[in-house]
Amino acid sequence: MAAEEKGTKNLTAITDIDRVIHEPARLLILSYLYVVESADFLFLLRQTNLTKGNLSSHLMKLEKAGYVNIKKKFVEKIPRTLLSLTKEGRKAFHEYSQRMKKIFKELPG
Amino acid sequence: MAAEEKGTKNLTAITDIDRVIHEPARLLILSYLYVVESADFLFLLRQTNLTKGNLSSHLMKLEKAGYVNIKKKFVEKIPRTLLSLTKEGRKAFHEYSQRMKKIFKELPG
DNA sequence: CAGACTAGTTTGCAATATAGACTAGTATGT
DNA sequence: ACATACTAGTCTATATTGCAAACTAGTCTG
Repeated sequence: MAAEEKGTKNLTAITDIDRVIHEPARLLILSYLYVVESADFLFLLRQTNLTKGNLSSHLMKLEKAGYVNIKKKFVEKIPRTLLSLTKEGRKAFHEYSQRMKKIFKELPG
Repeated sequence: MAAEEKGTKNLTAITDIDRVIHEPARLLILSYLYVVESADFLFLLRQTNLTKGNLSSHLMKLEKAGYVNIKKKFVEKIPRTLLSLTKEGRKAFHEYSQRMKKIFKELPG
């Protein structure tokens, strides 16, 4: 390896960061979904402190990316939206996590 | 600690992520500056593969945040822009790095 | 049946990121 | 001498986001 690449060989990985996951609000959402397997809209709303509109649009973006399943059902006449990670979403999150770990591990900070 | 907080105690840290540094393009720029101490515009341009306009605006944002020093000088009649981390920038980057490490270390991904 | 609450979506706005056009000058080829 | 190409950026325009307030639709309660 060339001398000028020392300590920077991992930096190219930064370019390939998954932007869908990288956004803090979505990283937060995904972190919860990764842990609890399934959650409803209001649970996420309370945990994340996002506004409803904001949470809604982030979830739609995650759904569009194929990372999250949005299932709507009724529980005693009250609508409930259930969120869960898709297989893809779980994989993408794991990969993102690995990538970030690697980036910061190799950085001299 | 309450049971429902298991595995999620670190997630609040996500909310406080420094957005200036978090943006991949700037993370990349800062990573280089962190390693090499000082670099000129064209070096960063080549290393990062950003366009000139894009690099310029990111640098301005970093300068505005107080993270980067922009010094312009002439080298044999040719203008050269030298970039370096400020003390603050170095500290912020280090803190960001630590925070991210912690987040991903405690995440079950 | 009026008011308040649940559960979200739609809309509008402000900030960002990105690329392309533009400026200003230098070196090189003919 | 003049044009072409290169260095070194900045400025401007646009497209995409992230975010919050307003709105929809229906349910519960006094």
